[in-house]
Amino acid sequence: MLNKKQIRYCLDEIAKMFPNAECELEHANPFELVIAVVLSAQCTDALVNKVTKDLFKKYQTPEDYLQVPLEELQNDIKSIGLFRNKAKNIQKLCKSLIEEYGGEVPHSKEELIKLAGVGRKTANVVASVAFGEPAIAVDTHVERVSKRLGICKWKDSVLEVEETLMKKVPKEEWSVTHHRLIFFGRYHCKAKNPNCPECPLLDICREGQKRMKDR
DNA sequence: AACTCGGGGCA
DNA sequence: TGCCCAGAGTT
Repeated sequence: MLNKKQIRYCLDEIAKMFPNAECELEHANPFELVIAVVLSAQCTDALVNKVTKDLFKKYQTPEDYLQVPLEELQNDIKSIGLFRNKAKNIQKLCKSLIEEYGGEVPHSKEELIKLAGVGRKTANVVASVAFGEPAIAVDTHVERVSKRLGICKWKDSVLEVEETLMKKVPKEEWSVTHHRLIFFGRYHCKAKNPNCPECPLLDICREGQKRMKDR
C-alpha cells in the first residue's frame, strides 16, 4: 500500500500529464449538471453532450421535464442507452426537486444521493463540480487506477476506495483528485492496454511492474 | 454480491 | 457483427 507521500507523488505526476483535467460534461448550472451526470451513467461524456445540447434548449426547469409524457422524454434521450430508466428517473428527480427542495438542487451529498438516478458517484460529482463541496467520485477509472497503483487494496469495495482516498488525500484536493484519476484512467492507465512503458509512475506502481515483468 | 437495463463506437 | 465501454436500482 502506498503511503501519503507516495500518493502525493502520483497525483503530482498525473497533474503534469493532464494539466487541465476537469469535468467534461457541458452544463450552465447545477440543475443541468445533475441531468447531465444522471444521463452519463454507463456511457461516455461525449455521447451525453450530443444529447444535452438539444435537451437543455427544450427543458430549462424541473417543471419542463414533467410537462411532457414519459415517452417523449425517453425519445429525446434514446441515443444514449438505458434511456427508459434514465427518463423515468429524471422525471422522479424533478418531482422531488419541486416538492422537497423548492425547485433547487440540494448541495450536500447526503441529499443528492436520495434523488432518483443519483448514486454515490453522481452525488459526488454534482456536489464537487456544481457546489465546490469536498468529494471524490469513484467511477470505474478511479477504482481501477487506485487498485493498480496500490493506493488501496485490490479487494476494496467502491465505498472503501472512496474512504481510503479521503483519508490519504488532503480535503482541499479531493475534487481535483477525482478528475486527475479519471483522466489518468481514461487516457493512459486504460482497462485493456495500460501504457506502462511510458508511464511516469512505473517505478512506484505494483501492477505496472508486474505487467512489465510478465512481458 | 449478482443481475439487469441499451445504446454508440470501433475493430 | 460482435465486443467493449460505463452506474444505479433491485433482489
